[in-house]
Amino acid sequence: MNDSPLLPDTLAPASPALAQPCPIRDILDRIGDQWSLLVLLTLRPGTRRFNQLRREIDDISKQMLSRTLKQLEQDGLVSRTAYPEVPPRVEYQLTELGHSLLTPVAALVAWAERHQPAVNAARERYQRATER
Amino acid sequence: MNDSPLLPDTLAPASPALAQPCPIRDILDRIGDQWSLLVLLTLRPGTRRFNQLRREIDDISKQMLSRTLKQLEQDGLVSRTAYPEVPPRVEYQLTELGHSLLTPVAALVAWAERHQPAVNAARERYQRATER
DNA sequence: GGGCATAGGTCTACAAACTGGACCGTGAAG
DNA sequence: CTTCACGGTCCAGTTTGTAGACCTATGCCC
Repeated sequence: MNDSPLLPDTLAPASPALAQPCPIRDILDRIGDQWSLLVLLTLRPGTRRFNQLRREIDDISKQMLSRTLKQLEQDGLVSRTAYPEVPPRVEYQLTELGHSLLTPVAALVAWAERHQPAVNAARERYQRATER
Repeated sequence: MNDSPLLPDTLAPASPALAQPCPIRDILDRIGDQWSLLVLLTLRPGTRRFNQLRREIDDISKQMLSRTLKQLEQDGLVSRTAYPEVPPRVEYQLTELGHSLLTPVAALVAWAERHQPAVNAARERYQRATER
């Protein structure tokens, strides 16, 4: 399937780096799910409770927050502590691993802040170009 | 199709901490959509054609690839060049902005590679803990 | 005692997003 | 003449996410 007689691709063939059983893919799938990064960033300042997170992120549904936290806990990025009190209290905080992830994530956030004007300009340019 | 130029995007109303006028949210929503990062990484070695990308990423649907590329182009991260030949040829490549984004992304990928064992260990630990 | 609030979820309909395959037009290969 | 390939788009069906009701168990107020 991959060898086409006419295909003039003088470029490098498929890179094996991003194939299926690839750790990058695996981790990227986790942190690239829209909410995970946001939850991690929200936990950066310190311990948070469930509804506190929900209020801070604001447009995440209970179910997604619950699911996201479960995954993050599963991946060892967040720790969960439930106190068997009667109005239940559950606290989430970053593990050391979670903190270590925030270093590259912070770089990403810095990029976002820095290049936001460029992105916005590109968007406007694109819109003007496609309008006519 | 009918696109009104005044159509507001689908961002939700007010949110406290990582609120709306927050570029982090905005950019994170783009790069956190599972495919964008993967496409950018695949374009890193050089120019790629549409189906070439599709083959390299392999489990992305045509529609999502098309949509993702359109967004990336819109955000000024990728440039698109269509040659009016008869078997149509369209080439995509990273812009300078796109390349600049890959720096922090590379840091993230490095983290993923480095900490993959820790994450896997955490997953196994979690599974054993919840199984009983 | 009865009613309500509170915290952390889960469950359930419903809506939005994504998928895989058909399809398009044109030219070249078999 | 049929088949294939290019870069998409369109449609139907499946998966994923949402909002909101509901649950448990206690303490507070009246």
